[in-house]
Amino acid sequence: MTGTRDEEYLGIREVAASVGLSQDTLRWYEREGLVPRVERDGSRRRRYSPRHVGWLRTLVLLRRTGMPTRDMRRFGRLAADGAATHPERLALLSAHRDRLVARIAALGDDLAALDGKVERYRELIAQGRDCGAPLPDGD
Amino acid sequence: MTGTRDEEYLGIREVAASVGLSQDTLRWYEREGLVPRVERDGSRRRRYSPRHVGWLRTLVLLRRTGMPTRDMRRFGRLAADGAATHPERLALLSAHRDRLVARIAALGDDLAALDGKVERYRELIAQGRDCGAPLPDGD
DNA sequence: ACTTGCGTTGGAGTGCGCTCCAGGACGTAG
DNA sequence: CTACGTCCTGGAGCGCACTCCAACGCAAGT
Repeated sequence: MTGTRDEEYLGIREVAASVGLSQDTLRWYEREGLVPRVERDGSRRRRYSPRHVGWLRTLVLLRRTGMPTRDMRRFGRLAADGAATHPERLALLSAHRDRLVARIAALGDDLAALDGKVERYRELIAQGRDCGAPLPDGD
Repeated sequence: MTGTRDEEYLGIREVAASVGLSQDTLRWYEREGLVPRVERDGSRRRRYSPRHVGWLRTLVLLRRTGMPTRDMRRFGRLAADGAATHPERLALLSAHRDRLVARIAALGDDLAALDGKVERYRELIAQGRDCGAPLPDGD
């Protein structure tokens, strides 16, 4: 095959630094089946191929956008089953995408509300302060 | 004072339904000091004032936007200390606001990346499928 | 030969945010 | 009086995503 040039493979330390997961998390992802079994060198040490690293970056993206590891596992298992699972993977991914869009929109609304509250605090302080509340300041 | 009209007070059931937290969570928030002690009726049952409900809605907003309960507790304790803590509360709130802005931006970037992946899957399927990968499909 | 450093494994522990439960008290309907 | 529904309290338990640890293996450096 084309690849398998040893210098392209990375140790766990480098991968951790490069994808932004801890070594422990990398091992945990593997044990949990989010990542296919990683190749080993003569001393049982993990050697990550560039393809593997790419996959890990995808997982980080999914994780960061709120996908539960349970779904990442499903996604990983599908990927291991080859091209036939493309449609199913697409469905998973695009459902996740849609949820993300909704979440971003919701956060946008929440941001507006938060800005309103910040503004009210600024006013309270700018004016004579003391809103006259004996308890948490209402809304 | 003006308020304290009994019909404006709500039981835990109604408050739960109205703010979107479970009764257990409401009780837990109180025990954890996120909410000041709630008034009780003759049978030790909680009666929430409109002000309290407003405060709970604020907590829900903060929670939904990712504020840890630890910070909500700080915020609550400050609020209990009256108007003198307005500046500190403002600082807390606006720091949270800034983090939220950053998070929304980051999610926007992630959404773009995700859209790229979705698009690639669509192409793979539309074309003859099979991307020729013996493993997770790279990036 | 010995130390140092980096990796390995399986399993236990952690922090967060709830969630559930047992045991009990109250008020109302039948 | 009894039964029922709703709420109370304190405390245990849970799901998630890690994170830490002990005990060990291997290889290079001194």
